[in-house]
Amino acid sequence: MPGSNTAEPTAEATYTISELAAEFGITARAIRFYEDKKLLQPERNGLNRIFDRRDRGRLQLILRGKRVGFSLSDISEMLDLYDPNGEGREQLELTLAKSSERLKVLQQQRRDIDEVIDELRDNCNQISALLKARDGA
Amino acid sequence: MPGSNTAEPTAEATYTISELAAEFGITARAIRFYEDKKLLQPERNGLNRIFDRRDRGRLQLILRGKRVGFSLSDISEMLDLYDPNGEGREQLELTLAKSSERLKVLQQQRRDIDEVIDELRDNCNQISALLKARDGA
DNA sequence: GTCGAAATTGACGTTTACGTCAACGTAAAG
DNA sequence: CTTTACGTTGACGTAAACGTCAATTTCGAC
Repeated sequence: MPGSNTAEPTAEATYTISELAAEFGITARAIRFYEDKKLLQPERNGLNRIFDRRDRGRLQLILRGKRVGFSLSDISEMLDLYDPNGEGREQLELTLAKSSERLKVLQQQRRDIDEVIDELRDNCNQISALLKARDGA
Repeated sequence: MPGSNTAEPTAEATYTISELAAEFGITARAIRFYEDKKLLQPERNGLNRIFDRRDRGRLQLILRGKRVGFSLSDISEMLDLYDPNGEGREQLELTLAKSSERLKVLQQQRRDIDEVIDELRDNCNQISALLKARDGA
């Protein structure tokens, strides 16, 4: 049980693969797949993977990215954007450029979603009206 | 050229497959694929497909659905929601139920997008700050 | 130590959403 | 009438994102 630690003061919270899988409602296979694709790089205890809070956070970001329709390679790029991987000035500027590209896509997506929501709502209202009209008849 | 009509008063605007493909920046193959999947049902002139405004509208909806990350079968369901296919009361209520399910998903997606946008913005600001700090040094 | 639950690494299968030929039809232009 | 451009139907290929075995390994419990 990697969640309960006995004899260490500020032991880093850690998780097994199936703990994370259960928490996020995905399979262990998926998590291993994300590691294959370098989206996660958990520690190892021998062969066994050990995930820490940072890994867990990245997993959250991955799943949120998926929910908004991004591919894993999209998500990989976005995760890189959050990292201080690039020290150099050019690296930072490139990251900034890529980020604003992403932002543009995201904002378009926001508009699209709003439109779809509006249309669906209108449709619901029309159907409701239709049903109410029938109640009267 | 199906767009230019010579001798008919209110001729329905029609489109060829490649016209639509060009307009929306997709391939004819994709459009045929959507037809295979019953997302579109254009008329035929012999073998040739003839698309009208309604088909064009559905195509727009399809592509918007894709941009927000929906699968074609998701989109198919949503298109059905917009249709007066179900006359019966039960059909209408079922459509209503499905619609509100979709709405829930869409609203979650909206929240997700907003969060991702916020995070990405924060990140941009931090990088900008970093760069400005370096300008001073 | 040993037994079962959980974890690991291949490796192949599957679904989605098209891409990419191949082989053919057809309508307008010269 | 031939060329040319566009359109058609198969049929096979492919990348992404895992699912699903199979064959070990490992680890806490007894």
